[in-house]
Amino acid sequence: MSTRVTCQRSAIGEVIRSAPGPLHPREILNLASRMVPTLGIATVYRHLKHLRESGEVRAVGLGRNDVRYEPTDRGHHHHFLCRECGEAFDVHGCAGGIANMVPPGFEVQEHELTLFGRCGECVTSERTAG
Amino acid sequence: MSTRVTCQRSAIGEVIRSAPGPLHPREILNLASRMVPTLGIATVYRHLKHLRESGEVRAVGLGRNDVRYEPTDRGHHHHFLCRECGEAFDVHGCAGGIANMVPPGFEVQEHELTLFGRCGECVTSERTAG
DNA sequence: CCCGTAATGATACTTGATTATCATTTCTCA
DNA sequence: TGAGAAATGATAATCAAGTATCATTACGGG
Repeated sequence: MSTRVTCQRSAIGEVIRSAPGPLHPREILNLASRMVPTLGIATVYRHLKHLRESGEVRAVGLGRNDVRYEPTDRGHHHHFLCRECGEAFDVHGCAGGIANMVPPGFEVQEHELTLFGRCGECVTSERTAG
Repeated sequence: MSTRVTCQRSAIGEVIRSAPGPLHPREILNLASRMVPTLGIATVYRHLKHLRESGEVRAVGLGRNDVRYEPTDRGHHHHFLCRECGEAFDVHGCAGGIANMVPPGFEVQEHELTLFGRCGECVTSERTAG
């Protein structure tokens, strides 16, 4: 058998599934460590690799040098990246009029939209007003 | 004087300015090497650093693990990344309705849109029909 | 045209992300 | 329950991007 059910595996899956947006490997480690304190980063990468190969998870790049992982079953959506706390959130809905942005002859297959700003929590704890 | 006009400097600037979209350091090296065959990658990075610090050039990230450099004076635009040849192109025009994609309480400062597909040249040299 | 200094290029180094290794642990099924 | 194999965790290895070093080259003012 090649896929045993271990607590590490289920913790990592659970963390990715319940996140409000794509996660860094480090974030996955931190969150899953609450359930499995001995969890190591190698195991996180191992499962990420399996999950990607099985098509359950995919990598997305927000900004430069920023690779995060998300479940593939969330349908078409985009991302919001909070510049204050660094957390990423899925956003739904999609900007229109994309097809006519490209030069004639180009073929558009997909698009990725990332919004940058401050998330609700960071806006609320308004440090500029403190 | 801290900024001599060398042929390397002008070649690098020229290459970045005349590109149809943001370039990798490697691409900059390759293109500028046509004008200055002895050019080294260290010089490319040195000038990229200066150009970023002086605000003439900025880094953009398209997809995962992909950092490219573009002039800052091109106004608001987005990017198209050809999956076949790997070249990036600026696209003008901008998708609307972005503000109401985010949850209430979030503050949007900027957005980046990347289109993926095949560029005109790759579509024309249609290898699927060959 | 010459000199001093900034720029250059080769390369070693650093850094961070990811992967491989390997001894140990722990599922699973008999 | 016990054996065997897969999974784990610590850490070494790898890899690529970018930076620092340093001897050499080449602008450009005099």
